[in-house]
Amino acid sequence: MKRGKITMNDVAQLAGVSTMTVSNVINDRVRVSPEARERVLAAIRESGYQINAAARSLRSGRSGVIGLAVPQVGNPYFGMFAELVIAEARRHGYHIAVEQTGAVALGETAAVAQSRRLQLDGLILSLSTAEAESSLLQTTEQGLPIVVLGEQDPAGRFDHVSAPDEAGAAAATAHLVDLGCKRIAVVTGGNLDRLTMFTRRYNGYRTALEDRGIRPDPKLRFIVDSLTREGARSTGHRIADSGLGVDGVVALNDIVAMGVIRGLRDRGVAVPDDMRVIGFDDVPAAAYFIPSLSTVSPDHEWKAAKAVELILSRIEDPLAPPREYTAPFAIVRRESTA
Amino acid sequence: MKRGKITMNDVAQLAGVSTMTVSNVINDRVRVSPEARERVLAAIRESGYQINAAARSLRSGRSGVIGLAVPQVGNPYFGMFAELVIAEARRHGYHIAVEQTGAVALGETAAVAQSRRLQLDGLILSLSTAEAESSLLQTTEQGLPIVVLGEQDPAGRFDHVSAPDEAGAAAATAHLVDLGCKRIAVVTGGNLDRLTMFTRRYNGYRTALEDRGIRPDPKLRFIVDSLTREGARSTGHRIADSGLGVDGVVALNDIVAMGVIRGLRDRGVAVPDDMRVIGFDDVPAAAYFIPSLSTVSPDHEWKAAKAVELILSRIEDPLAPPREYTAPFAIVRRESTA
DNA sequence: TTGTATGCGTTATCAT
DNA sequence: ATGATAACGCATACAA
Repeated sequence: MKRGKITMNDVAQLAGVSTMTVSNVINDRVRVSPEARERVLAAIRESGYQINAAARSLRSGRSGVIGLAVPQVGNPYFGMFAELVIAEARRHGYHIAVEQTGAVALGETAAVAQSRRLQLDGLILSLSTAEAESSLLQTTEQGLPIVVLGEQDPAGRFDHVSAPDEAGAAAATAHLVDLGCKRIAVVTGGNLDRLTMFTRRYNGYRTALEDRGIRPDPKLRFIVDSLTREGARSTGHRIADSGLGVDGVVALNDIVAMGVIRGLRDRGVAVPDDMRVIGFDDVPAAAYFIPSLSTVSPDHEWKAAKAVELILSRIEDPLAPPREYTAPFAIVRRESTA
Repeated sequence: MKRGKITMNDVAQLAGVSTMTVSNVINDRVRVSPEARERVLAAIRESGYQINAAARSLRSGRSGVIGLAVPQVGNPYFGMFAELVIAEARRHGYHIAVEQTGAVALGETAAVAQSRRLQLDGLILSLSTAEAESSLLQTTEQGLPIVVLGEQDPAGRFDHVSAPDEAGAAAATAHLVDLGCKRIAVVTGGNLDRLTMFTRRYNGYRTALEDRGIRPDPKLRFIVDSLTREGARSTGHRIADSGLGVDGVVALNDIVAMGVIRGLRDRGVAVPDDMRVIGFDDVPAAAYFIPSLSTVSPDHEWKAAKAVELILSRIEDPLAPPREYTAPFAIVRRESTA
């Protein structure tokens, strides 16, 4: 049991074979005689040898590590999603390195650059800004396989897995209509000019209303004060104080939904008695909130598995045409719309 | 703008200097003439050169990456903590790679092995099993700098940052006593034989009661059914159904506290009207829960900064004596103990 | 089946 | 201040 760094060469000497035989045993490459293999394995055990990832990566050009870049690891949705991706990648013999972009173009671009620096084999990028797009294009040209989640590349140049934004939001809205809500507000994000996740969920809301002969009232469209729990809470205050007779709220995601409910509660508005609220994502906390949160539940496992599948085939074949998938979903009815 | 891999050599040729000069410019090592530096920087920009981390790491023996191994990235506490550590490490020019151990010894040991494989410069390890200890010891001997969070190494052989478990739980309990609670239950984790986080928080509860002349009633000690939201919820059911006249609950952490409140609510027990509940950690969701959760709020920034500081000095000086720190805390009073 | 030579891209050392 | 050379540890290509 030697200390410090033991190299393949040390193992080879110990086993009385050449370095290549050790390498072959480790990588299970060519056929190695049972005796040689046994001696090598024994030498590895005995020496406590650990393969040097840097050297292997330098030589082979592959690291066995895939990056997962998310806006914030502390966000319940991305935290849960990261767990699933980590588990799925491990099943395929890959390791996930979690990056944090801060949901800004700069961070997303940096994650891409970082990925190349770190010799990642690919990057699963949860995109939230279209601004990062140009640098992405540049990057793929330089050969980093990328799978995009969330925001869509309008040009369709990347493999992409998206949430069922429109259909999910439409189903959520329909759920409220079916429950008899007459004045259904929507809480969405900032700029609705570009086709972002916000826009698509908002469009789902509109479509659902129009399909049922209800004219969407622009006054019932609330832009969340900021994409934080606090911003959602104060938006809840605004809804409560609006005097618009709101009796249902479609929130753009669960964090916002819970924040809004909290804000309503600050104003003495009870959910679901006075107002019904439905979210989007089905984060783990949703079922344990009080009231438990009705929500659009995309198939997270499916999404994670698809993202991993896509990045692996992209690594395999960089020139294949990009593929595009949308996760299936279900509406989960809980107390907040009871 | 060449495609594919541009090496330092390419940059050097482009700038009309040697590779070493490029290296020196990039690493800001020795004095380089302003003209040479300018030419090199221009060549880097023009070529889109990215340093090859594998090669650098192989040569220098350092990767600039520190591992952060946590039980689950999806856990709100660890997610939040990871965010802080990432930010702090970046300030020092280091990159964080988040690992997930699954809170099992096997995973924790694996994270350590993985860290060496991946040529991480150090590992901040949130330990939850004492079983991982032996392999840790072995590892440090082999030279991987480690800072341990959470579970304490009884032998005190590692740098360590812990939460104010005893003092925090004691203060939480005292808070309930001060509010007039007479039958204060505690919800804690499994095995109380070893000195784990559970044990220490439980001890804090006991001490606080005894200090105020209250004999801790063993019947009021509830072992959480499992360390999940669902386990906490069913523990809430048990407390509600116990007929023990519980009027206050000290929960071992916020996730458990919220789960318990949810379980109580399932049984029609209102918090804080019928029973007061206090948690531990002050996770981001705590302030937005309904009722908002009173809790022990350790200084998370402080903890993150300390962990990074410790790992950096450990990397700097592997032989320095281990240091031990406990985070300061405050009791945050919210609705759940109003 | 196994071994030898070579080079991946960078940096430490030494020389100029 | 800058350059030449070697070496980090592994795997590819080829030879034996």
